[in-house]
Amino acid sequence: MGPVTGIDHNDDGKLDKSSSALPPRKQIANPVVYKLVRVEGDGRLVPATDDEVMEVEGFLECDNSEMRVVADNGQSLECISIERSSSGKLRLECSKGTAEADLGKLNSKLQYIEQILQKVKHEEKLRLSCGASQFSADKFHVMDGKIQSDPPDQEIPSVASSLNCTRSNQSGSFDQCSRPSEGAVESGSSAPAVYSKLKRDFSMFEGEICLDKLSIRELHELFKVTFGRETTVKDKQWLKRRIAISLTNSCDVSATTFIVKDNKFVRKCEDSSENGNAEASITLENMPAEEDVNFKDSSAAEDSGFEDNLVVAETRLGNHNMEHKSGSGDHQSEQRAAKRIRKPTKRYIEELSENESRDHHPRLLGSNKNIGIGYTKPARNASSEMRTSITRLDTLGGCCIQIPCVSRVRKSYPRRNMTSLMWCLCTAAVVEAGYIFLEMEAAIFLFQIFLQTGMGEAEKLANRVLGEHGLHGSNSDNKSPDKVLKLTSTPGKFHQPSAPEPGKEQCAVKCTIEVQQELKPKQTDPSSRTSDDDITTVPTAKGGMRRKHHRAWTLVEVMNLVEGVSQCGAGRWSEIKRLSFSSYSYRTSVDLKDKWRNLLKASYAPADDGMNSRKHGTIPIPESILARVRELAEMNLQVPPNLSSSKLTTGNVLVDRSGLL
DNA sequence: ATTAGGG
DNA sequence: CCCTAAT
Repeated sequence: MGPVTGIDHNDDGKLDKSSSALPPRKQIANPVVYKLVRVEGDGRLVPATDDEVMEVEGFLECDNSEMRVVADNGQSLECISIERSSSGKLRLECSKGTAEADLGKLNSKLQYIEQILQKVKHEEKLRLSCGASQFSADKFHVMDGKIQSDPPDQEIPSVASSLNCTRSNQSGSFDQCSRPSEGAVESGSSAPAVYSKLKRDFSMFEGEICLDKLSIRELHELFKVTFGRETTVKDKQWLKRRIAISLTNSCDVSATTFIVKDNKFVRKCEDSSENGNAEASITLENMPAEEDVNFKDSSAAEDSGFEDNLVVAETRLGNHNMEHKSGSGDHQSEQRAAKRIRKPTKRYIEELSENESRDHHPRLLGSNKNIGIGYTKPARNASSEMRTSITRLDTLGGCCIQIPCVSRVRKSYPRRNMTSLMWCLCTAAVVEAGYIFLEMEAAIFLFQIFLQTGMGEAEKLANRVLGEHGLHGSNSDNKSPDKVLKLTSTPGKFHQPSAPEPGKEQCAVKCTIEVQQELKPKQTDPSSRTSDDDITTVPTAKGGMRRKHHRAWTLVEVMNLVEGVSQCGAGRWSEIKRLSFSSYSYRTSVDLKDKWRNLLKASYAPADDGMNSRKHGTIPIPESILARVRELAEMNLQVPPNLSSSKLTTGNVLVDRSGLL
């Protein structure tokens, strides 16, 4: 955890460079003091080591030249700490400020924000129709304009005072704020006034600190400056939060959420809420590398793709509306805002996606569509009470592959590129309780291979993946219970009814090859485990127990079936089940029979073109498989399943052909 | 208990 | 997939 650094150096002491390098704008009564500290995981601040100081030093230097943000800040603030969290983000905190510094700080901040806004603007242009993007843009310009109007120095002091706070700890309590100077915030409309207000905004931005000390009126001023409109809200808390958040958001360059947040920056915040405000911490990603920041931002935005776009659009509309409302809207948001407590940034995305999945949010499906894979509605596992996991049944190559909903993951990496495909493939499949969980990309990848090279390759690939885990269905003759899956795709959780519900399924399938701690216990023996629980049974009127939801057939399952038939011959379902489906307890011999029947039907049905969509929404069964099915069927005809003979004959010939296993 | 078929 | 009749 590397709570790495907090910067805290003395102007005269360690880092004179940054401070001296920049010409003092004004005479500073109080020397600027920097202190480098390390922020521990628990939030404690510990004096930084020399190394860390050095490191930061470089950072600041860089900043000075490239991005004045940090540097300027540093200068302007008496105490500024930059902590780098484990995530690698830098957090800017300011404790004390001096009058003179403010100007510089403001400007730099502004520039920074400006860049971001421009970036956003640009991106928006690309994606949204012209009209939409104007808002933020306008907003920005306004702000910019204000900033530009060079403010008289006089105002500064007041600001400085407002900034004059000390942050006691990371938790964010800034108790010792000095009272902002009275006149500081003039409601006056004069340029100076505006400027001061603006400044104040940013000071807040630095660390929502001093807001507490501001009067409601002052807060209103800030609000006005920040949002470009008046507010009638009297709730101090709310005002403070609003302001702080807007500023904060404007500065958060971190993830895909940025755009949205930015939009809210001024608007969404107002209206509602849900979002972005979550992260209140000011996180600046690697300030020094301005380019990087931008780049990342943009890429992230693009990656976010579909869903995010929608969000943006929505936000937009909402904003417009809000803009014209005044009081009522604010009050509403006020209420909501009051309840809301900033959520940790890191969790933001997760929560979002969580909600999406919970709500069966359409967008989720939309994203799937983008991938061009047939899908079925997200299906909830039978015993929903027991487990919250949601599974998406995707049909692949005519066979269904159960894929855990991975909305979360989706947001974290580019939708489709070979890298990710491969990556996912690595992380891919896990057979759990007879189920195969494939990451979407992995599935696609397999399928593509399937289409291109036919069964063989895909099969091999799949088998290899499965085989590595000793989970292959056909040889399922029973892997030792301790077979530990190495590729994790957090599978177990999804279809493990019996398994202790982990709470929420972690979709993040990283290519991490790690031992499955979680799986171990549960998956000891698939067959045994699944036998009872996985089959969600439901009492029927008659009193019998009847299976509930269908279990989509996996590509692998189908392959196994075919293989089994080729070996044992059609009709010997129990035998086949024993050989090839021992691990799939939920597939009964009858199921196998039924499936085979279906396969046959499919194989004889209108000779479909390669990309037939037998059933819209589902991906056709690969011709290679169908062909094989046909073949087997014919063989069966020729050699009526007289247990004795058919077995051998069919088996040998066909096996070779498939080249499976 | 398994199969074959219809629904 | 379920249900059942037929083995």
